[in-house]
Amino acid sequence: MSSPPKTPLCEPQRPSCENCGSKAQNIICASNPNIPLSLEKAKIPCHFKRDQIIFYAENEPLGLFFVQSGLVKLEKVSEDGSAHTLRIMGPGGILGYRSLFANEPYHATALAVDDVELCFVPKAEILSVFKDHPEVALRLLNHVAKDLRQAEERWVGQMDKGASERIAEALIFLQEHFHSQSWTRREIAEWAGTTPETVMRTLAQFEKESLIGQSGRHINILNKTLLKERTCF
Amino acid sequence: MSSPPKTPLCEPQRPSCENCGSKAQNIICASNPNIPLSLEKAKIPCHFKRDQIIFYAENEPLGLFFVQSGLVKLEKVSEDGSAHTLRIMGPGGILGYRSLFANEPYHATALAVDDVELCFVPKAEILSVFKDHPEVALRLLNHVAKDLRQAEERWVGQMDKGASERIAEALIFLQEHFHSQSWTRREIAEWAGTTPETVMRTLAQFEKESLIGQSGRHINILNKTLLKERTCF
DNA sequence: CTCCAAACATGACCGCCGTCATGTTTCATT
DNA sequence: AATGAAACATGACGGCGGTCATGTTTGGAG
Repeated sequence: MSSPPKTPLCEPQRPSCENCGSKAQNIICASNPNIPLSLEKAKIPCHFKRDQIIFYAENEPLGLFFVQSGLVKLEKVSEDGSAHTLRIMGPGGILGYRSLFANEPYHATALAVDDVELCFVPKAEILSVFKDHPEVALRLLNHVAKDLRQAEERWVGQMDKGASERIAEALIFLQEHFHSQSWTRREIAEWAGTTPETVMRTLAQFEKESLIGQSGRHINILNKTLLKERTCF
Repeated sequence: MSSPPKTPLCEPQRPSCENCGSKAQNIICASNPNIPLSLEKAKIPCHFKRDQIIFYAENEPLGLFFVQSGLVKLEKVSEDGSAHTLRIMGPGGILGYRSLFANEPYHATALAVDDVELCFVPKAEILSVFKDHPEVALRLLNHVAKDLRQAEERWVGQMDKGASERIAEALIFLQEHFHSQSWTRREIAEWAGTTPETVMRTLAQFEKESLIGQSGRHINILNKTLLKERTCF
């Protein structure tokens, strides 16, 4: 029973993404060269700064977001207030598809990790793409099926592994996939399913073992192989 | 690095499911009345007894299973040996779709909860259905997107809630959805993400509070409302 | 009915890690 | 450079629940 949130609408900017397919090809546009053309006129560019909300959990999806630049994370806060990062999308990624295709309200909140440029495409346009290009549905089915595996694997991983192992995996994952971003202790904790305090203690331990180096707030992975093999104590 | 498992093949029985669509309509056959006819000749009926393996994690999917009767569960055992029940399918459900559509090996093991009748349809037949009936892909996309929400919700639920709350939810879920089955303490634990011992202690506590009744091995929910509101201590 | 393995049940122990409290460092802003 | 808030860091404490050990009950097979 949370208070009804207000959807922050994309304020339309100058339509500056006429050739957006060229910078970061997303899964839908990549399916058929005609699709980018048909979506072109329907696209609404919008951008968000760090920590701004793109959509709130519980609201109805009105369309699909295409990530042009920056990082977006989907997070779910449980009843006791702790936040969990479910997925992170970068350039070329899409956002809001699960709810749209399940025909359900959003079940998580999307927010900008850093400065983000998106393009919003209304639901009706997406559905017309399905009509004209049936193969798109199969590509998306493939994509969501992979999401489901990742979710189930992280789920059982977080249930059984110790905190230090989860943190080691988080460090490696975030560095390999989203290297550009500098992550806070809290963000690492929300990805690894633990608390900032435990992250810090574990980082100190990893540094003592020369697995990582910490210079100020920056974390440097020194021995990825050993870090990967690190099992929980 | 587990030893390479051997796929138990469906031993073909007499083809006794000519009108299987009538008993439990699955999501694919329900999409279009012509589909059951086209799948009819490709179907291979097979059945399994309690605890028999339908497929093993790591193996490649060769097609899709349609559940005719009985219950099937998907379980994933983590490195430390503990098992987690990811999903349960009953009559009308389908099995093996995530891996097939993601084009990945199975990441979990499927086994019969009780005696189960299935129909196996080879991958090629399924793909030809997609060609003839593009709307099927959208239905499946909808289905997998809902699976993804359920996985992510159980995931964060199991991370943050106390054991007793998770067990209360497990009791309600298993009773509401799969009422016929009598679940063991271990099965409840594997659904709730805990151990049989904790399940038993918690059940004893619930009984003391008159939320449930235990007669022998059978569990009777006496006050579902109170049980649902039960939060972790 | 007899038997036996599996499931059920309960108690003791204890370690991981979440919580709280307190202090320090970093860094953006002016 | 001064300032203040947010992030970083560290210690103490304690409880939830996992693990192990031991004993009891159940229910199916012969």
